[in-house]
Amino acid sequence: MDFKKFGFDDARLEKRETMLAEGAELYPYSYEDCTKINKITDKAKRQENAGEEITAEGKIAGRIWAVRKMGRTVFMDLRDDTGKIQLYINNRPFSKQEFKRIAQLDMGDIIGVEGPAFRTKMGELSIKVKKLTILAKTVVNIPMGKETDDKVFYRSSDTETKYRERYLHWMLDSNDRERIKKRFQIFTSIRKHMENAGFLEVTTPTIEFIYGGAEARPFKTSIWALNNKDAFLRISPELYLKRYIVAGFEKVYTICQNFRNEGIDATHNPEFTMMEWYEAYTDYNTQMERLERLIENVCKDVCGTAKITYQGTELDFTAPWKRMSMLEAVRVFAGINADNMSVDEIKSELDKHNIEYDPSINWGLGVVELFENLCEEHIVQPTFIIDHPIEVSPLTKIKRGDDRLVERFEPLVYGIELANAYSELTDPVKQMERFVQQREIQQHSQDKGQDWEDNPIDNDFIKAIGCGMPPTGGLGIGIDRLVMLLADAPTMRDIVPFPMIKPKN
RNA sequence: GCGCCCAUAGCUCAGCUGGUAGAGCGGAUGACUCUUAAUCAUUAGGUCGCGGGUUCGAACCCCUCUGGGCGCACCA
Repeated sequence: MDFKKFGFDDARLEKRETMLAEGAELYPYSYEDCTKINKITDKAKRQENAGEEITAEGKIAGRIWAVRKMGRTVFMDLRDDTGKIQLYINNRPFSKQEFKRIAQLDMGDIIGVEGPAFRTKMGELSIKVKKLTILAKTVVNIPMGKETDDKVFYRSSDTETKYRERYLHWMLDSNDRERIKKRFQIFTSIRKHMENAGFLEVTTPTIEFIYGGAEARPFKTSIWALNNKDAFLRISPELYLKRYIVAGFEKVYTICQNFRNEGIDATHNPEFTMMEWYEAYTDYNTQMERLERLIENVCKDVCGTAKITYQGTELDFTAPWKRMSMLEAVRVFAGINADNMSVDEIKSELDKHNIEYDPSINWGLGVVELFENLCEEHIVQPTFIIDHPIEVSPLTKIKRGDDRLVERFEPLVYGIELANAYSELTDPVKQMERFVQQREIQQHSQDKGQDWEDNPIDNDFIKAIGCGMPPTGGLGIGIDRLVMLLADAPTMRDIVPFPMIKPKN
C-alpha cells in the first residue's frame, strides 16, 4: 500500500508498526475527566502569588508541540485548546520499555499525562509526569516548526496548505483558529439577539427548480428521481422567506448558504453565508434601527466593544449610524449634483472620470456607477446609504415623495457593502411587472456573453404575494463580510472554514 | 475569462553570466537526569511542479500544461 499519496511519513509509519507489534495501544477509546491546561497554570500561579506551595495537579491531554531530550529526562511542550505547559518526564516512574516508547514520541502526537505541577530550576511551570498515555500516534510529519513566546521558526507558510489543508493550518495558526471561532460565536450571538427580538429561525430549500431573489448565475444540477429534471442551487432565500410572511409568520429569519456561480476572489466565495430576515408591518426605517442595534450588540458580544480595528482603521459600530441618500453621497464625495441631470449629463460625468459603462444605461444605473466608483471607498465608518434608483431595485417599494427612487438601504463599512434591505414590494401586479423587466435585463446581459440559464418567472411566488403580503421590511446580511470585519481578516478565505479552492489534478 | 508574479528535501530557504544540487529545522543512531529555537557527534533524505524544446551540457534560457498568489472584469 502506498501511503505517500496521503502524505504519510515512512519513519513514522515504521514507528507505528513497531510500537503496535510490541503491544502498545496507540489509538485508545477515551481519556476523560481531564483538567484544562489553563486551569492548572492559573491555579499554580495563584498559589505562588499567595506565597503558598503549588498543589495544582491534574490529568491533561493534548498535542506534543516540542520535544527536548536530555538523556534520561525528556521535556515536552503539551498544548490543548486552552494553552501550553511543559512536561518534565524523568525515566524513574517508568519501565525501560515505557521510557523507550516515550522517547519515540514525535511532535504532533496526542498524549495524556498525569502528575503534579512544579517549577523547574529554570523557572518553567511544568508537570512532573507520573503516568503517560498515548492517545494518537501521528503518521504525518506535521510542519510545526519551532516557536518561542514571540517568534516562530521554520513553520509552513505555504498559502496552498493554508486553504487546502485547513486542519493543518488551524492546528498551527492560533490567530486564524481564533478567527474561525469568532465566526461561529457571531452566529451564536446573532441567533440570541434574533430570538430576543421575537424572530423565528426558519429554513428554505437549497435545491430549487426556479431560482430567484437575486441577480446571479446559478449552479445547475438535476434530480434523479424526477427523470433528471434540471434544478438549481439557491442563490437567495428571499422568495421563500416572503412566503412565510404571507402565511402569517410575522418575524422570520434564516442563516443559510447561497450559491452563486461567479468569480472567486478575496471577497467572493461561490458558496457564502447570508442571513435574511423579514418583519411584517414594518418599513426600511425600522430595519435600519434593527440592523445597527444587532451589529452593535454582536460586536460587543464577540469583541467586547463596539469599537474595533479593521486593518489598522478604527471602526465604531455604536448605534445610531449615519444615514445618507445615494444622491447625497454622490454630491458629497464626487461633487456631482446628479438629481436633476439628464442621462447624457451623467454619461459625460462618467466619461470625465474614466468609468466604463454600458452605453444603454439609464439615469438610475448611471447614478449607481457614479456612486460605486467615486463614493464607496470614502465611506469608512458604518453608514446607511439609502434611497437607490428604482432601476437597480426590482423588489422594492417606491420612495415616498420621489418616484425615481426606492426605499432601500445598504450599510457601508470600510467601503464594503455589508447588507441590503428594502421596504419590500407587496403589490402583486407590480411585482410581476418588475419580474418581466428583470427578465429583459437578463436577456440583455446575455448579449454581453453571459450564459444565464433560462429561468421561468416564479408564478407561485406571484400568487403568494397576490394572497396578500403585509407591509414588510426585509434585510439580507453578507455574514462572511461581517465576520471579516469583526475578525480583522483581509480576505474572506481566512474566515470561510473551507474556502473554494481548485482541486488538484 | 485577461494581465503580472511564484513552484528546489517533510518544513523554511540558498543555488552568481547555463557546467546535472546545499544549509538550518525535522528524521535515524549515539552522548547527556532541570531543558526550552536544548546542545554535541554521526547519518539518511531530492524525477529541482509536469511535459516538450534550445544546447556538448538546463534547477537556471524558450514553449505548453498543472497548481498557487496578486491585479482587472463579473458579483455579495
